Amino acid sequence: MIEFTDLKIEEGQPVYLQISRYLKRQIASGLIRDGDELPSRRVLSALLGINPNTVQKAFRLLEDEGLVSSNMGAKSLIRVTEEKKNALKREIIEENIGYMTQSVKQMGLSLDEAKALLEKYWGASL
Amino acid sequence: MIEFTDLKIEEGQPVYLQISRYLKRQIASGLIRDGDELPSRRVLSALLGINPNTVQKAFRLLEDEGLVSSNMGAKSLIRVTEEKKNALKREIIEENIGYMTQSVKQMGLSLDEAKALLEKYWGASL
DNA sequence: AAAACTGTACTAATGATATAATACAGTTGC
DNA sequence: GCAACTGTATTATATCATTAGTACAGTTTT
Repeated sequence: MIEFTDLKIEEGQPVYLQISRYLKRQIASGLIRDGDELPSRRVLSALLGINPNTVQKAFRLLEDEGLVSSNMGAKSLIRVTEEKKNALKREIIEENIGYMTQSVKQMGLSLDEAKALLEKYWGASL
Repeated sequence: MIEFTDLKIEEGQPVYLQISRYLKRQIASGLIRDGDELPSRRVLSALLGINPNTVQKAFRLLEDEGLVSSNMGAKSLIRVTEEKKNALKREIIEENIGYMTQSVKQMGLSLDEAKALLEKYWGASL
């Protein structure tokens, strides 16, 4: 059963996207594997303090992308192959580093300064 | 007059926030300075292909943060001191590197791998 | 078999975002 | 002074995200 212990819902972006992105990252990093059981819509919504419909929307999104399979009455399951996992990983990394690089470069930082900052924040983040 | 040539409005996030974030980045990087004139609400909205009210919302947000001054009938102006500029810069960099670090770390990458990727994308981005 | 769980569907209400159209008051440029 | 531009305000409308409540069909557990 997937725990969702380290998912904190924040403001500023749709909650259903936060949930689906969280699961994608967990899948890409290998912390969640093929066949793993998801908590029910009701249970997860209670855990996160949100509406069951919002969880449903997140799960439905992942189902449409082939990462989750849902069956009437039974628990929903993670569905992921090695290829899908690697594709996800590449996608997420490019998204993050690409965006961050562009932004920091626009701030006028040099590559070395960016590396130094990366090192600094690497130690600070959990 | 500020040009907004390299601002491309995208989906997925509020347009008025994209505008205000763009201006904040330009201010933080020094490309926009104190006293610079903003285009009128009508002109900028036509340029970006959006509604004047949306531009007004973005400008109002910056006005509330003390970065823009608006006067009835006259052009709105950028208002920024050296301290505000440096605070903005720090804020933007921390936001980006912090978020990216957390995400890439969750992917299971090492610090050295992250640095190598940063270097790779540094050359690739414009 | 029955109770408790599961996924799914639907309606209704609210708030944020965005567009459209219009109006008015003040400034600028000729 | 006057036209053309500015900022500002208002009303109406549409869509999306989210919550709330309810209902039903299927599976699991006992």
